[in-house]
Amino acid sequence: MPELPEVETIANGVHARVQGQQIVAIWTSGKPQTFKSTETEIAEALTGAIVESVRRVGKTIVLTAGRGPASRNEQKPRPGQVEFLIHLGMTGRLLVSQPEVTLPPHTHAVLTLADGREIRFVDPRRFGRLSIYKPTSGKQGPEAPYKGQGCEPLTISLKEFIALFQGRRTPIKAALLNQSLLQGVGNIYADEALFGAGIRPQRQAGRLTRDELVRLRKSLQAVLRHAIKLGGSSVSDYVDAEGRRGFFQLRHKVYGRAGQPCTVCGTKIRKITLAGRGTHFCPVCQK
DNA sequence: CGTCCCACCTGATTGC
DNA sequence: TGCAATCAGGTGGGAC
Repeated sequence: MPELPEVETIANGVHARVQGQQIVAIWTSGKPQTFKSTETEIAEALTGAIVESVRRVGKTIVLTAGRGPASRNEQKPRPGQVEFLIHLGMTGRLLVSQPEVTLPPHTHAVLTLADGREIRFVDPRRFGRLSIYKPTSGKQGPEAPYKGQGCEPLTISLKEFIALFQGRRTPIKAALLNQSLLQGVGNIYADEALFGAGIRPQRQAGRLTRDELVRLRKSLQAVLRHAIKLGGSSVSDYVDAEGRRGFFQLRHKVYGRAGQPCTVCGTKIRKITLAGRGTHFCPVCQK
């Protein structure tokens, strides 16, 4: 479901609402594949800890929790500090709710906070994953599971961006979706970015000109920033931490608009399958 | 290693 | 109306 702008919106929303709160209790559903760490490990790591921050890395939400006073150097992990990693998959939600609000179906984890509110992880399709990472565990500690992956699309330099696609024979759309190249770009924003840059999704990534890659990076960053500003895209049931829908779906130029006129030239938007995903483009504006 | 394709799930929508 | 087929914002593993 959620791509970079939706995950960013949720992480920021949860951060603003729960930072500094102590987690006093945890409940989990027991649906095995939802949990990459054992439920016992999750409960032990988080019970009694204080939420220090909630942020986005790629499409993963990283909730950092600690015991004792916050460190002066925020960069360095302290002993006892843990990271709760939440990947929302296609249909995952992370909600901050009052306890009296009815628990939605398909709730798989509930973190009860000291003031009574609850952080709830809800995921009908169960493609989402929850895990614990301990930055200080082991001698060196393994690299965090969300690191060593692709670059952040919002901060990548032009030089790095161009280098990503060198020599790749795969279609540019598939390359944009590849999380080991760029993390956070999903199906909606790949299509929208390619439309903005005037590039057909089928084009071989390695054969794009420097000029086209300049436009693509610009277009991708503009689309992501705009979407974050509007709280993400609510295509079916996406909502933020407070249950509010986003508004960027109203600005989609191609995604979900098959058969409708292109906003620039009026040609019918076409839909094909590429890299196993529904892919939308304007056959005239995109070369 | 790069790339392709399917499996993993439930629910909403489409089509017969 | 009813039921089956199709599709959905993502990823990870196996095959080639």
